[in-house]
Amino acid sequence: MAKQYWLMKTEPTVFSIDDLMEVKSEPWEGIRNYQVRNMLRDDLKKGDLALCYHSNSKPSGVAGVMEVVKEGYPDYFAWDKKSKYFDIKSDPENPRWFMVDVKFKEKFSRIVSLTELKEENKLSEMKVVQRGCRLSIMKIKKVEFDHIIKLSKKSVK
DNA sequence: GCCAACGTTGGC
DNA sequence: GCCAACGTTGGC
Repeated sequence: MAKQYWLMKTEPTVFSIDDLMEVKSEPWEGIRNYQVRNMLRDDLKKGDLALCYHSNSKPSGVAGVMEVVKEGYPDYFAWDKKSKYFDIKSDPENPRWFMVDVKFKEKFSRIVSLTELKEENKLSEMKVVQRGCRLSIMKIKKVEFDHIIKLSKKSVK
């Protein structure tokens, strides 16, 4: 199957591209949204590439690239009473939440900010630039992915 | 820290 | 199954 491309949001105060660089790979835990859950469970495939997007940040924007190294499996943090992601309604027999593992690929030499993304006509269809989008993982097109990589290499004006 | 937008919950 | 209340997200 052809490689797919994603954009995954994270709050850098919780987990950033730098943290990922240090640990090399990491379970992408704590997703508690059904639409995103379905993508994690069914759509993200090993070898897919994902942009790491820093939200609630200064500035918010794309910080680097990650690769999916383990496909959807149950989010066991939901069964851990001590975890902030504990969910009493998730039953180990019939898990409600899923996650994938991602691996560090690349940290951009600069953040490609949301403002910048919005200025690009080619990226106007991407959900992340549309207002009120609260999906923390979204599928993007190869051309969009490539375009953002290109932007990241461009020096800032 | 504010607040708009959106998702989820729960009473009916 | 509707919808108001509430919680969360995330840009600013």
